[in-house]
Amino acid sequence: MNQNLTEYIRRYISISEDEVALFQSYLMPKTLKKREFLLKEGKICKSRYYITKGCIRLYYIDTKGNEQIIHFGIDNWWITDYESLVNETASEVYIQAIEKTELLELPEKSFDELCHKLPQIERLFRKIMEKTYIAIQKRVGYLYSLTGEELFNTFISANPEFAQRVPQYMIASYLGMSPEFVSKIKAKKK
Amino acid sequence: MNQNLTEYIRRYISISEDEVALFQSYLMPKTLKKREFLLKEGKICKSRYYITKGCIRLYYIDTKGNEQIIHFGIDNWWITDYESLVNETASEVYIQAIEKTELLELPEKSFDELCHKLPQIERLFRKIMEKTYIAIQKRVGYLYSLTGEELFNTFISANPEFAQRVPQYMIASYLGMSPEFVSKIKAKKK
DNA sequence: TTTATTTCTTAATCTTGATTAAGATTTTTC
DNA sequence: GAAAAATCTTAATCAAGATTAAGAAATAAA
Repeated sequence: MNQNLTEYIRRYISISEDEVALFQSYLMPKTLKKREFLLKEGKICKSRYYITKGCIRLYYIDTKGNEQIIHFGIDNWWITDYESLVNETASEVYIQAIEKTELLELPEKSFDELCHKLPQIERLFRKIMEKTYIAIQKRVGYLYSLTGEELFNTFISANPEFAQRVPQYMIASYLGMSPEFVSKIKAKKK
Repeated sequence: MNQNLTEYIRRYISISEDEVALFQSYLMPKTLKKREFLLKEGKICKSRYYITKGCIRLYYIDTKGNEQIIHFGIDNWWITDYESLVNETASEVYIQAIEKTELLELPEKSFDELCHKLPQIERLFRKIMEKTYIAIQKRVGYLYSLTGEELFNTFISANPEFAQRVPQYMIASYLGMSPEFVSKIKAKKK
């Protein structure tokens, strides 16, 4: 686990062993059972979470009462509700484990402290945020220019492991289409 | 101009007059005529740009040959192609002035230097990135749960100045709908 | 101030993908 | 291993919004 995290960090910034150790001392391990919640609507999100192993979904309930998945998180991703965390407002989303998941929790207070002690950590998170933004911008591009069928096939080729780990109706929700339509696409492919 | 920028920065971080002056010394003023390009497909993006006054669009040409607007930039927004900037790869997008626009250019080399001298600048950009991410995530939520008509009306109420400054067919593109459909929505409202 | 270019509108037709509903299958839980 | 819960499939009907095409209006340029 430690080794994974160190490697992950060093993809973004240069940092000494001691500094990684300091960073780690702020992280609190946490385990979620399948279907357990990390955050529920109405609560204020106070931490960032690094997924060491498992799978998470972030979703909200739309005006029609449907669960709308905004995104997934898997191994080596950070997940949090930035809106609630940054503005310190009640969250509008749910964060829930899709399978048994192991996390490292970084409370926002610790994060702020850490950034003052180690400016590289601020750099790390700035860079992660840029990558995350690039990913979501790319997704918006796809949403606009691909048909539902192209969207689904592109997603599955790019993330083959998801088809195994995540129920189909959740992938449908993430891609903004009905589960019945996904069934139709799959039937067509045979 | 200076005053604006100082105020803008102080919304995110605490910083002294001298430090703001140092930051400003790295910024290069630039003016774009209407329809002039800041970046074209194939070029590598090397700077971040702060819009002091004007209006910009970032778009790409999709597989069907249509211009797809990813987002707009107006007064007091940073704009750049993060994908090209961060990965140092050829850009897939165009950044173009919709009206006469004044910018401050921050070359990425200067930015890196600056972040080492003033860690608060790294914090500033980390926080801006988080806000930008919150905005785009919210937009994805809207894209999924609103109908085209709701999407258009929500956008116009939230950004009334855009209806004045930006041609309707560009708003249609930004919202992922045809210009004809926007005409239909408007006709209905009367 | 006339011409050229951009932008917007209307209307008919067509397509993608939603909705509804019912049953089948798979996975969990007791 | 039986019952309950979660997930997936199929098919018929329907609606939102795209496409096509043509003309009108507004802006910009000469």
